[in-house]
Amino acid sequence: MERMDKGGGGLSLGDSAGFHNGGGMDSFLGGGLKQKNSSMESGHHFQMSLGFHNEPEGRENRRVVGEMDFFSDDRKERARPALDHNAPNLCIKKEDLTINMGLHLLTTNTRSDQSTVDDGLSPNEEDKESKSELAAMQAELGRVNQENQRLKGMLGHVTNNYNSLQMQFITLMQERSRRNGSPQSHEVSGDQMGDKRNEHEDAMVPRQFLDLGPASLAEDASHSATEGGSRDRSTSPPNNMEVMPIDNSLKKNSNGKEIATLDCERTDVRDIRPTFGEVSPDQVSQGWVPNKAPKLSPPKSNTSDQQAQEATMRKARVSVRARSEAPMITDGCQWRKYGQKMAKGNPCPRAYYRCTMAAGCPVRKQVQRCAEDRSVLITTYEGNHNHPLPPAAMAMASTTSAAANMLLSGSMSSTDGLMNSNFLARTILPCSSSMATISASAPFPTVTLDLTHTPNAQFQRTSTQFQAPFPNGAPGFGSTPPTSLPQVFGQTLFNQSKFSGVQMSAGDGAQFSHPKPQSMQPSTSLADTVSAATAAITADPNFTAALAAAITSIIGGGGGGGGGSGSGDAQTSSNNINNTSDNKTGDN
DNA sequence: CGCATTTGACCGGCGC
DNA sequence: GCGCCGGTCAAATGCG
Repeated sequence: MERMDKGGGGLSLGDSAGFHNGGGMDSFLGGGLKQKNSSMESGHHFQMSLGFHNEPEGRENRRVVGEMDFFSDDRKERARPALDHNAPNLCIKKEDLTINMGLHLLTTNTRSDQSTVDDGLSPNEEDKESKSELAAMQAELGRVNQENQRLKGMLGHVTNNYNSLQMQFITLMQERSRRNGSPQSHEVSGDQMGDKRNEHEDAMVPRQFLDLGPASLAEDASHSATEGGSRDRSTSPPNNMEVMPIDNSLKKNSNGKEIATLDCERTDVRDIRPTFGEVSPDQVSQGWVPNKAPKLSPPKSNTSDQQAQEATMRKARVSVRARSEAPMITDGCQWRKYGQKMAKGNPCPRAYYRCTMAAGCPVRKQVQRCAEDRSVLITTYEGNHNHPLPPAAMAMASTTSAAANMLLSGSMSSTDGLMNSNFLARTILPCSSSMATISASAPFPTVTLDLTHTPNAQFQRTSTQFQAPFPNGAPGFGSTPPTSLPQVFGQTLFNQSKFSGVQMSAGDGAQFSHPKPQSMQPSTSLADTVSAATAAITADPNFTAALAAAITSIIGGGGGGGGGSGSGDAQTSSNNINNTSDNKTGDN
């Protein structure tokens, strides 16, 4: 099996303006309550590290939008500055909202410097005294613990409220924008996008609507095509690289299907054990389903529009671009070729495969070489596996599933779907410097993971491409996606985390869109489990940080644990596109 | 012989 | 309505 060359590259998820998570999310997961000073110095400082603010001293999050200081009820002392290093901070950073909660639980009655109190008591009395003190301190400790529990609850509340408000706000903006007669707010200058990056903290939401447009970085047209190779595109406006905008504009393939790409940082991938998985609830439940995605008809009403959207979403696809000399990337699954055709605009034939690991598995994939660069293999996955996956397949499946989830969740509301998707893209790869473009448009929203680019490639731009700014945070975005954004977000990263080295507890399967439980076996061979692509992705520190933050987020919200990877490794069929005759021009 | 691949035919969506 | 195109089917073929 070939492997992605030195995971050195991996996905560089870009600027890490987002999550501040030095790495420890355990504090959050484990309740986040740490007694920093057990010796009972003057004032007990219980450190509660929640969420994303978990980094080395001196690197405080300076974008504090809101602060809250919580103090012990029975000791309402003066508020201590939230950023006081001596006072543990509870900092939730979500997109543009940062809440610093200085947790300063004072214990003036239980100071440890009691030694200074010499009241001349006899040894026995002192002993008694100390015992009573001890008891008092223990009682105090118990109270403090309770209070911390309360605080945690409050924090959760605040977070929920924040998300809720954000959703409402978004909805409001959405309506307003429609009223103004500019439903398609995709066309925005790259400059706007750039500004957004810097200001999204203050008005992120509104901008999500207004700034979504083509902009910024786009990726090289030659790399943008995910299928067929046809890429008609117009030019894209100048962009601001620092923004990592999502390319909202969609390219259309020869089939008229809009496709966007998610361009991750490059890496020479020889063998990816990728993927699959996308979200197609229906397909999964129904087994193999012919690819006849309902076309979106002009929305006549919100409801009909939504229905159409929902139908559309089931056809989300995840495309992986990787350099590979092999005829087909090794993704850990078994495939059977059921067709091959010449696609317009690409001299290389496109092969169609379907998963044969289980009867009725609806997953299909298309393999085709990039017209511009034959060394690039484009593999597009569609559908969800309805069976347990081997470890080797889990990695990619997780990634693609997450990507699909992201995409689908964001494509909920018609015209806004795209916007949402972009937002989601940013969300999913918050700190990504890698190219990540998605398309949520009907009928086949597609997310493309481009593992062929060098970081600089991101600067290349294409017409309608529009990259995601990947702002820091995890958003509580949520219009009407099936799954709330946070969920999706967390889900994605969470899933990805499974192969990023982030330790998670088992049970992540449920997080997947995979309808059926994925009986994941404990990982026995990491090498087999981790796909090259995933490795590349997760190798990036920024990504890891974002991942950690996301995981923290989702877990905080009750997310499940991550499943390990199993053993077994399916082999892909020995299909060789190159061997197959190109004759199949069929109807072409 | 069984299974996987090949490949021409067929189907449906879309644009003109 | 027609042609184009992507996607799928299924008979024919190849291989172990």
